[in-house]
Amino acid sequence: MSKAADLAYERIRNKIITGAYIAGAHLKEEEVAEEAGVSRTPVREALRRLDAEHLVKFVPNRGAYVASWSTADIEEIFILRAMFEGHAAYRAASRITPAAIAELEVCADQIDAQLPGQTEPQRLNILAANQRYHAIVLEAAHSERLNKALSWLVEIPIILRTFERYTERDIMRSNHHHREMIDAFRTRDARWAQNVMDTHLRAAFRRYVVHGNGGSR
Amino acid sequence: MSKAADLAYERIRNKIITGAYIAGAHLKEEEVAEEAGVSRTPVREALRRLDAEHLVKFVPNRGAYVASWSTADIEEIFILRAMFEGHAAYRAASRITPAAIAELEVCADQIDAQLPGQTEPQRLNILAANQRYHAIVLEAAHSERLNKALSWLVEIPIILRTFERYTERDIMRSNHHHREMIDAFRTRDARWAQNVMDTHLRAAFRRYVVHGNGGSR
DNA sequence: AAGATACTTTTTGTACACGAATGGACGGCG
DNA sequence: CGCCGTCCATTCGTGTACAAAAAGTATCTT
Repeated sequence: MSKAADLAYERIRNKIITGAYIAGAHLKEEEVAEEAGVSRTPVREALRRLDAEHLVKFVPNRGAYVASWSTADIEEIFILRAMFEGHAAYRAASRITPAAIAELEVCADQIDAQLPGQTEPQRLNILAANQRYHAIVLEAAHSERLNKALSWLVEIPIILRTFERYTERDIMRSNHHHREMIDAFRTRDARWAQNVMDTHLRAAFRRYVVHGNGGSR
Repeated sequence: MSKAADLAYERIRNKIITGAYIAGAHLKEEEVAEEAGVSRTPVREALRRLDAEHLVKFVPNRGAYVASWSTADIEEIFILRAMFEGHAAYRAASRITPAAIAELEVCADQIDAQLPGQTEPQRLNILAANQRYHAIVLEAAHSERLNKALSWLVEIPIILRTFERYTERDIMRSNHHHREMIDAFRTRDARWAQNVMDTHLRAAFRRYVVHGNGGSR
């Protein structure tokens, strides 16, 4: 791909996801360009892409602002994500390879292995393994369309931070879902896989909501 | 919005949807810029947006090509669209205003009124009324997210051309769905509305498939 | 004659500069 | 003292020029 535009894209995206750019902040093209070490042109392109992914919001003659979400937005996002990833699991059931299933199992094992301690690096490992798990399922669904559609539902700061609220028990249940889904894949039961995924995400949503929202917007 | 970029966007989009730019064609920035009467910069932006909507496809150092779809793609698109618009109908059921319902009824009436003749302008009127109907439902769902998500599922040349295969009987059934959905909205039965919409789109998909595909890709 | 290589051409990618629009501040007027 | 209009600064929007990358072509070599 093109060098500068992708560089800018990655940098901005990271800063948004990690929270270095806070929600609602005004991303001035020149400023961002300097930080990324490129000119305004590729920055504009990157911002446009992020706009398409809903990570930033454009106001006509005033530029880009990093997106913020209301509680209603979050609910909508979770529902859509459950629909999409449920569908992805459905498709994956008939397409996933034994190798990919083995990888899923590795992820589940890693999560269990990191469970007892609850130190910060352990939690990061769990988060990473979880994301890998979902990425593998999505990959196995074999639909570029689903992939792109989900990219702007999954990588949202607030959702990523949902994990912070997970207790050890929540993680155990979550990983139980992971393993059940693997069984569904093994038996090629698409509907089973879909329902487990839906349950999985609905549980995540409730964990988010029950604590009250982060108070955004 | 910005003038030139949106102009370019609209023009290119129209040419793709109407078929003036055929699938797989290489959209050279300079060429397109001249046709739209603007410079390359806004054209680039427009192409990027169309890429996000899957109407064109980017190859790294070779520019934009208008997208083409395999039969499997089309099936996937219809399924996703049924999911999305079904969800839109579900949300709309609890949010739609009496005024919007009245508008839906107008659309349905117009379709019936244009039915007998089957001349070309009549069919175009029916197509327009149908699109308006779906737009109203989407609008009533009150989710910017759904709106954007559907934009790259609905306005696809091949899908638009599905209508060309509709017989008078197909149109009657389609409009029957429309009216049933209105009843569902009136009674605020979200699940009913969702199911009717799903049925509606599934029928459309079968009409598309039963004729064999257009042979693209 | 066929293949490979270097060159030319075409097209994209990036930088920069100028013009346009918007928001905020200052000052005048009621 | 408060409100409204004008001016100014900042930032986006667009056009243009230049650099880099790839495809196509012609020539040279084997």
